[in-house]
Amino acid sequence: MFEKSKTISLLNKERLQKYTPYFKQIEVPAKTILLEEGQVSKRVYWIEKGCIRVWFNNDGKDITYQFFFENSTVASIESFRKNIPSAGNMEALEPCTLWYADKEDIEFIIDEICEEPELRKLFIDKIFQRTFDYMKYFFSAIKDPPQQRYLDLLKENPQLIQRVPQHYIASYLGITTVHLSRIKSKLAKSKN
Amino acid sequence: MFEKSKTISLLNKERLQKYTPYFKQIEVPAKTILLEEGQVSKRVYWIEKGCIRVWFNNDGKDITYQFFFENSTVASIESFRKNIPSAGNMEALEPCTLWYADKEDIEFIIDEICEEPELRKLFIDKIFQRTFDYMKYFFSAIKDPPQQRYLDLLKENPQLIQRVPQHYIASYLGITTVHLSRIKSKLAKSKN
DNA sequence: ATTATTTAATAACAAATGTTATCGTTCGTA
DNA sequence: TACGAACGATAACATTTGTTATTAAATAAT
Repeated sequence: MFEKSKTISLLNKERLQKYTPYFKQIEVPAKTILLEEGQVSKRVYWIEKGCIRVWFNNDGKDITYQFFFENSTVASIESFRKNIPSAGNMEALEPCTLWYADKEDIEFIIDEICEEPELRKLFIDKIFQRTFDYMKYFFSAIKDPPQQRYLDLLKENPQLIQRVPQHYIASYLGITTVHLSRIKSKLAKSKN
Repeated sequence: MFEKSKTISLLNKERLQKYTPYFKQIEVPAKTILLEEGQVSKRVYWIEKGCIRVWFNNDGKDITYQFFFENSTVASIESFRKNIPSAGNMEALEPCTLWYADKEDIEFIIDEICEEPELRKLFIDKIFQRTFDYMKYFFSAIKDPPQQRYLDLLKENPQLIQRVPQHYIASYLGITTVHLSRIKSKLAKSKN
């Protein structure tokens, strides 16, 4: 649903400069809801500073399914691409400096990129890579115990613990805060 | 890694006829390994008849991550796209009638499709849809208890139980055969 | 047909994880 | 500064899930 997209990194300097005018900068305080469940996503955000969490409601319980930090692009891509209500919410966990572009502009940029075989290949590769990433997450969820998944998460995002409240991490791992706390204390003990 | 691909469904009749010569038919007995961990995937298969399982080895334990039945296309796409050794195995669970095309041909076909904006859009949509599907699997794995995931799986593939040994289903759900057996008997009881 | 192999169910016990409650601590805000 | 809310650790107990072993049924191979 929400998705890290590195479209920008595909482009060379000139091309980047050509597209930057489409992006507008905004600053939002912590806890700002950037997109709410049910709304249709009309923007793609790029994080200059701060941290965003995406999550959906499952019978009253938060399920976090991704965290985003500096230099990532985030959007509710299923909603964005298919013009359907977003299943998830998008929330600033910290005060953020963001850049966003509107749907029409993004679509125009993508169309233009796809006209050039070279860039198109890179773009398609990126989409595939996205699929591979989620396959990996899925495999990990069915094969690795929570402790392993916690360690992997930390490896991917070392800053996670300092910046993200623990109950969000727990909901991402699919476990309770109590269990996560147990894992942490167990790990702390085994280190000493 | 392995992936259902509905590329074929994008094409109209003429186009389909143009591409069919690239596909060759083969028949394989049950338990045939079509691709082994470590090999680089060079083919895309389409299942006319039979059933295929894709899985990888995790410390001596099978982890099944997808089942494919009639009318689906299956390949180890990460290996295929990136020319890297496949992390997974691909195995016929039943005697199968398959059609396959080789990497060079598939790539040629995709390139040709991508030259036409109309078809390209459909192709890109399909890749995105793949991502959305795996996101869904990932969400389900972290939010739904095994019993729910079992019921969902049955709904998606009603023929699953009759055709696939239970320990493969269990490994797909990330649980033991004992636990799956308990779930089944519990469901059977609650129905009566 | 007979035998060996695979598959499925079940029981008994062990380990992992969830639930609820309590208690400090931290943090944002009045 | 003070207050309430959010956060994190921990304990006690309940539930879920895994492990190992046994048995019976189904399937494949000879």
